[in-house]
Amino acid sequence: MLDKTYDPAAIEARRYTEWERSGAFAADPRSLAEPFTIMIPPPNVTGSLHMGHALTFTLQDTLIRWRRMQGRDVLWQPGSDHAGIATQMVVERLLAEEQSSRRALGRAAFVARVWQWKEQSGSTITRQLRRLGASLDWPRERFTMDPGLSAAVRRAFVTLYRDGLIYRARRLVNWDPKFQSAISDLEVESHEVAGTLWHIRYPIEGTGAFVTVATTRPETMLGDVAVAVHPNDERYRALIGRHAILPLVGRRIPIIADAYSDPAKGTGAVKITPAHDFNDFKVGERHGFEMPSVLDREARITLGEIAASLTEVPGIAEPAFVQGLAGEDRFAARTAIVQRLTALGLLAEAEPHRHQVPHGDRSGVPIEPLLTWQWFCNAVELAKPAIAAVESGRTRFVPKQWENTFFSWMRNLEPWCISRQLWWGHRIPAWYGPDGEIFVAQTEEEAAAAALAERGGEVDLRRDEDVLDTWFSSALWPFSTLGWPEKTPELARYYPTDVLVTGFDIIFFWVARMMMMGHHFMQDVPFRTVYIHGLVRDERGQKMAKSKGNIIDPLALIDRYGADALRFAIGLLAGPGRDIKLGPARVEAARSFVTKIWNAARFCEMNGIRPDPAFRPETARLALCRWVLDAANRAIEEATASLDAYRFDDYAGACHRFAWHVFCDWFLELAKPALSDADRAGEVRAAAAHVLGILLGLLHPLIPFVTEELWERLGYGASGSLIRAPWPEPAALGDVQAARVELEWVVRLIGEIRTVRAEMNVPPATLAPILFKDARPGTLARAGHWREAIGRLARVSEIGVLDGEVPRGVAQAVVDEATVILPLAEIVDLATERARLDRERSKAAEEMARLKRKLADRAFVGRAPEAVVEESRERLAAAETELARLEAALRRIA
RNA sequence: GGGUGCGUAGCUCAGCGGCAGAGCAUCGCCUUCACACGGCGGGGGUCGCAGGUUCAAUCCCUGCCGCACCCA
Repeated sequence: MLDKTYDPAAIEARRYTEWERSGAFAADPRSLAEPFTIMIPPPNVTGSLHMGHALTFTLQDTLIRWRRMQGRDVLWQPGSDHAGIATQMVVERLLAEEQSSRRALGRAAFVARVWQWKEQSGSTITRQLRRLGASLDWPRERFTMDPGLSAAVRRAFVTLYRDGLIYRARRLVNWDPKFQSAISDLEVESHEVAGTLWHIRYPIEGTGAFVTVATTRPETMLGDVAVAVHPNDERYRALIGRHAILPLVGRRIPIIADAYSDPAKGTGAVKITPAHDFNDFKVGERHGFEMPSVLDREARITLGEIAASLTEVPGIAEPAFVQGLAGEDRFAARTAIVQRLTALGLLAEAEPHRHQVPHGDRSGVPIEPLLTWQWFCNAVELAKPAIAAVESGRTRFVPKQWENTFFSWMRNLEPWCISRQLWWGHRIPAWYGPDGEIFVAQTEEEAAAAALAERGGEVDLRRDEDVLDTWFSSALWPFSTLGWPEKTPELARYYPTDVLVTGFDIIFFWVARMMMMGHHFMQDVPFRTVYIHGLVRDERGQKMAKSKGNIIDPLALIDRYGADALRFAIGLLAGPGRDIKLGPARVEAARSFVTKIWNAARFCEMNGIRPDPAFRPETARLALCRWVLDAANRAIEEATASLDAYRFDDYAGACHRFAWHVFCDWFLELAKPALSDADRAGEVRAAAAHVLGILLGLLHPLIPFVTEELWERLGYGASGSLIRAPWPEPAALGDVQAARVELEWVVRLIGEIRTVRAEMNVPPATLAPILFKDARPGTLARAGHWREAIGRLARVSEIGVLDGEVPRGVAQAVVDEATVILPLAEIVDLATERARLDRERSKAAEEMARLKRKLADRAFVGRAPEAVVEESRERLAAAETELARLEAALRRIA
């Protein structure tokens, strides 16, 4: 027999192992069934399961299990990415603890060390996904650094290079001085910083006058090449074409007109440092300026490119001072320069200034724009087919409004810097000859062969030191995991995939880049639908963050409430386009639901309700059975339609309502008398078992553990077989109108009696008779038929008919044409009953008046659709009848 | 500054032209033979504000106020 409460810990691990061992999660490329594929956006190999993962994987697993039950050949592809910077950081931190470092180890040993770490710790998240119940096809697990996926990366790089879509260039990039690597725009976060706007006086050559420029970064002035003013700025018009002397440095720089200068900002005159500012870089390009760098890879002052221009100018420029700055950190240099300018009387003002400063999202240090040689991918070109695919609907976003986010990003792309100055990652397959010629090839042999052919002799080749952005390999994920560039059966069968499920914060990272690469290499979209879900927040709507200390660990919730409870809570809250506020209270409520299902099954077990394979729903005769089977049909339709529309909240809600408020609250309660009645028990048991089976099936995608356990324990199928059972289908019941009308009446009658008794404060232990007045014969027959259920659920001792006068001291309720009398002489307080009836009467009167007013409005009757007018007429008639009966009831006790 | 989304019961949210709903919380009654992680019943809303369209607006349109997020 089932225990009184469900204990998730006792069964979850066992059930999961059983599924996994039996191959229940496996895709079958030889199957004749239609495939259904989801690629998980590969989590970071350094990661551990957080609430965001719990959300996204619960939703994906729900879709996967549902489609699997629908008979699709399901592929849910697991794996992780190698997370270049993050992983390198983790291992470098370990080395630091051992008083070692990446450089001390050397590249080969360091990479070996990372692999060693990956083997030991890299599978944390995949273990944790099993706790959540995620039915991923584990034998197909992939890692972006696997040999196959690495070959795909090389092939993609070489192809794009030959297509002219990858090139090497010296450009300004976001440089992270801590990692000493370029990083992508997306890895840069702006933080508002309380800084200073320094106003610096630049002497104007040959005048004795000054032009004052404002800057937040005085240390970059060493690399200034011009001062820009707005062409329409009257204050400065006369200066255009003259030259300024760069303080400290002594270089002569032009004063130019450029609309980039904003007259309203600072002094209206702006210094131009093309090698250390993205906007200044553009100005420099426009005017053909030199672009001297004055900061090195560690963001320390370097003078190599300006040494020749250092010129002594008394009281203005001091080459010795500048030379003393070499090797200083950028912030130390800033302080020194400001001090020196102050001493020279060239600092006009130091104005407190809040401004946005770009920071590396992982290193946390301010980003330094730096001119370096990097590899770039022509994202603008690659984006075109991806944009067209969304425009044409070949890839569809759900909810649709995220297409705007996608478009606005995709239509404003910059070249994508794909090289990283790291050691952990896919090393760029480019080799350089002695004169810097570039040979891009998949292997060193090919590069050597190309060099030989071109040069006509052996040459020494040096491989590029850099690795590729992790996202370059992630972008290939939807096809590289399926074996590309080989033509595998998997690739032919599962690409394009059906849906990508992810959060909006990842649209740019995965969605956009997978679409670019998918189109270029597979000539088709990587996924037909992109389902975007919200973020998980805490109960108060705060974003979860370590710094806020409001992180909720999904594994702790699973330990405490069970994986099903966590999953159900997530499903119920996962409405479209909304963030999810999740706290323990939600999961606790979800656990109550899981327990409720458990107890409903326990009741069935105790009452001999076992699945009957011979039962055909369409042959059911009893109104109770036909009614619950009909309700089950509608629950199936609602659940299916909701999942089709990615409405996980509606799906969970429909199952919850049907299971709890229809099946448990009414069906099982009404079935209790029938279970001891030989004439009815057989059909009721069979129908109950049938409907419970439907419920287990409908709920399995969201709460797989408890449903699988009950499926076996109650005899629906072999151990571990629910995961493969067919998704419930509605039964052909024919005309169910009579059953619906009958059961609705029973529910309403019991409800009315319960309300009256509760308001009269009649304790449930007190049984009391009811008498029908003015009831039609059909109503009386029905009451007789349901007398046991009515007696039990409405605490009624006896059902009678009242022909004559209504005695004093009774309570009354109106149900359709009949008045139900509750003779509770010794209990009923007449004043209380009068007040209660009067409230009812007011409500009915109000409703009646409202409808009368509406129907008296000629505009309404004339212009509203006939059906709406007719409905109002019917409602008015009903309200009038009810009002009349309530007034009669009131007169009786006046 | 540009964009997106959201303001509906104490809380979390659904509904989005024709009777304002759910869950949780709250209050009352109940240890009724599946379940107190339960049962039954009740109370609680100028649907952010102001206009407009319409026979009819929580729903559509405009403006405003407030909140959140994304991009500069």
